[in-house]
Amino acid sequence: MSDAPPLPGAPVRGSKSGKPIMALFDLLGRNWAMGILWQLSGGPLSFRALQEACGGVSPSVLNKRLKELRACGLVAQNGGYCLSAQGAELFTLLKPFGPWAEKWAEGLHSPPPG
Amino acid sequence: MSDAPPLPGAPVRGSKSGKPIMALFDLLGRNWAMGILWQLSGGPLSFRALQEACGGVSPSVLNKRLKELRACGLVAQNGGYCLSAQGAELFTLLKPFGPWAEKWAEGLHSPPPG
DNA sequence: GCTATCGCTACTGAAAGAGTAGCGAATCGA
DNA sequence: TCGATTCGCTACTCTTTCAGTAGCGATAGC
Repeated sequence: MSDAPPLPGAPVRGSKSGKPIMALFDLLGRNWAMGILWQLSGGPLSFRALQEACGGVSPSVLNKRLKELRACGLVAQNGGYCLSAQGAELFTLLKPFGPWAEKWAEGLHSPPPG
Repeated sequence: MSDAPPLPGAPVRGSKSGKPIMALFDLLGRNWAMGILWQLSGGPLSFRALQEACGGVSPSVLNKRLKELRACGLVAQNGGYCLSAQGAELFTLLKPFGPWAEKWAEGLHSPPPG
C-alpha cells in the first residue's frame, strides 16, 4: 500500500469503509503511534529525544510516524516536535488508558475471581 | 518476535520498559485489535460475522488477534466471541474516540481557522 | 579545523499482514 | 442417509512493515 496516512474518508489498510473511527484506528494502530503521542504529552521533544523516549525506536519508523501524525494534524513541529491542539485533545481521551493499564496488569498477574 | 501477547511486565515489541501502558499500546497497536473491540461492543459475533464486520480481514490475522485479546483477558468466547468484563471496561475508554474521530474528520476536510 | 550533536535518509534482514484455498465438524433440508 | 451449506480455523504465498545499523549534510562550540 502507499505511504499515505489514513485520512478519514479514504479507504484504510484492509478496509474500504472509510469510517473516521476506522481511519483513526488505522493511524493509531501503527507501531509507536500512540507511544509517540504519549511521550509528547509531557512536552516538546527533539527528534532524538523522542527516539530515546520511545525505547530507541528506529529513526526510519519514527520519522514515518511523525510525518503521518503531522499530516493528520495531531503533531506539530516548531523546532522540536509537540502535540497540536487536536493532538492534545486526543491525548485527553488517551490519558485514562494509563491507570486502566495498571489495573489491568495487576489483574493479569492474579487469577480472576470465580 | 514470538507469538506471545504483550503481557505487561514483559518486554514489548521494540521496547524493554515493560510498562503496562506500553504493553497495552503494543496490544492495541496491532492491526485490527481496536477494530475488533469496537465491533464486539455491539454484542457477540461469530468468527465469520466478525470477519465480515472487519471489512473481510484475513482469518489468519483475525484468529491471531482473537487469541491475543483472549490471552490478555479482553475478549471471551462462549459460543461466538464477545467482550469480557475487562474488555467492556476498556471499551468505555475507547468509545469517545468515535465522536472525536467524526469531528477530526471534518477538521481535516476544511482548513483550520487562522 | 576538529569534534559533537542535530534531523533525517538509505540500506538489509526479519516479522507481520493480506489474500486465497481448503480442512474437519456441525447443521440443514430432502 | 445423503448432499449442500455454514462454521471455526489452519496453511500457504506474496507483499508490506518494522527493527537495526550506518551514515549524510547542517549547525554549534572549541
